[in-house]
Amino acid sequence: MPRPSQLDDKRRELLPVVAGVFTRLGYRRATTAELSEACGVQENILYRLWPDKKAMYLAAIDFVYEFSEQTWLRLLERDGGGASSARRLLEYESHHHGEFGHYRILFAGLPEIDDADIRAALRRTFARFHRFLLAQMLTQRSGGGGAAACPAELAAWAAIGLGTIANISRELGLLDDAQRRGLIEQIGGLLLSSGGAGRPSAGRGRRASKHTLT
Amino acid sequence: MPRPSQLDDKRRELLPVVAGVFTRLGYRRATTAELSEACGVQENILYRLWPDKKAMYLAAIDFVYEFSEQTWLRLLERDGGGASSARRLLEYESHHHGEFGHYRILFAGLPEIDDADIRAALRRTFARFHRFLLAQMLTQRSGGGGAAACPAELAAWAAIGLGTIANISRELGLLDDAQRRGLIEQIGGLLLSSGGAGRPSAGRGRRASKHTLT
DNA sequence: CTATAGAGTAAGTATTCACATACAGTATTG
DNA sequence: CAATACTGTATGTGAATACTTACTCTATAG
Repeated sequence: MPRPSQLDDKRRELLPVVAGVFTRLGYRRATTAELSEACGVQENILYRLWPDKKAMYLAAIDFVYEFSEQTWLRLLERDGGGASSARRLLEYESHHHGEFGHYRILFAGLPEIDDADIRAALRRTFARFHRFLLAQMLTQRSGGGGAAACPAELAAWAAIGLGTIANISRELGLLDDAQRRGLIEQIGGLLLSSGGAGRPSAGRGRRASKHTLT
Repeated sequence: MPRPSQLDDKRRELLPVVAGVFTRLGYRRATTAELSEACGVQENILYRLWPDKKAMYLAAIDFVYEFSEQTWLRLLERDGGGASSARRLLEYESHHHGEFGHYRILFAGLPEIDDADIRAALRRTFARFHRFLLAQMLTQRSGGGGAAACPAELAAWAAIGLGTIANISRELGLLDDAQRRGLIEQIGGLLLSSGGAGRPSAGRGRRASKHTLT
């Protein structure tokens, strides 16, 4: 028999490089020539690892979440000095949110959203972020007694929106580092204390749902 | 003298059509052939109205804000039954946010953000949205007495983030209409009562700024 | 050693697309 | 009317680029 396949290893090795190019150039402007050059291989090699450019991009999308999750899990493994996981994540993100720019990979997918594969990959990625954040917010709840109130799920979505606008404002130079930090800290704290905790969300939620129809 | 130029009229007439194509296809995939066909003219005509495809896109970006602003101003001109402008906008948006899909034009610009012109246009657009929302949130303040507290500006950014994630969740089918409505109502209400009003933001803001460094 | 198939190199290609050119029609002013 | 510049049509083109093909080299199994 001939030598065993090293395709899986090679994929793992090159994926961060590929993701880096998509981060820098987006989906359309990342040419296969650029991708292969950054990887230090010929284009052909990339086509043996992935069937086409779209597959490379789909792999990069998954990479975005997995990279974030790894970072967060590593953070939570460390000693937290008593603060809740959600608070520690918030603290961390207020200083490091978006520092690798991987969110650009997701931004690049939004204009391609009518492609079923890209849509599915983005959907999965946002859903995973939501699931992770929601879990963190729920563990911060007082006892864990009360049934899963609707607001926590919404607060988790709002937190993703907060991160998104923080990234956009970074890209556009609309907020500097300190302002972005304040944005994440203050609004993030607001979301945590309203959506995560059972206590204050009752009165506050009642007032906010003045217009609720359902 | 020959006939007077109708270029301005033509631009105004075709801009919504052009914006519609960019809404549907984004920046890269909107070909000049598609644009001209949608406008019912030859490509050449578009090149007499705008110097290149990018200029057409830049015009579409400005169109996004101006269209929204017109809609909102028309809404606020109507009788509001005593509710504050901010509340009425929130009510309206909870039902109609993103219904024209124009936000896709902005999404399409994010991967092109290293182009100085596109970046400037996006920056201007987001800044205009922020200015408008902030003004609405500030008019809702109790007397108008207290100095412009920092949280109101942040709350306005968070509101834009809320709208952004609402649009993303719409695109990805992550939230249905009712869920998106709840998201905008509840989190929007939270932002209004925290960032806009002087009263509750004091205690709440103090608590949220536990991590504030500056 | 040698046969096999994976790993790597170097071209080519078909297509798409932004933009250009060349030309015909028409409305307005003196 | 007649001259002018605007309005419109048809076709061309050169560059970019995703993907292919043909080929060589190399490591492993028997």
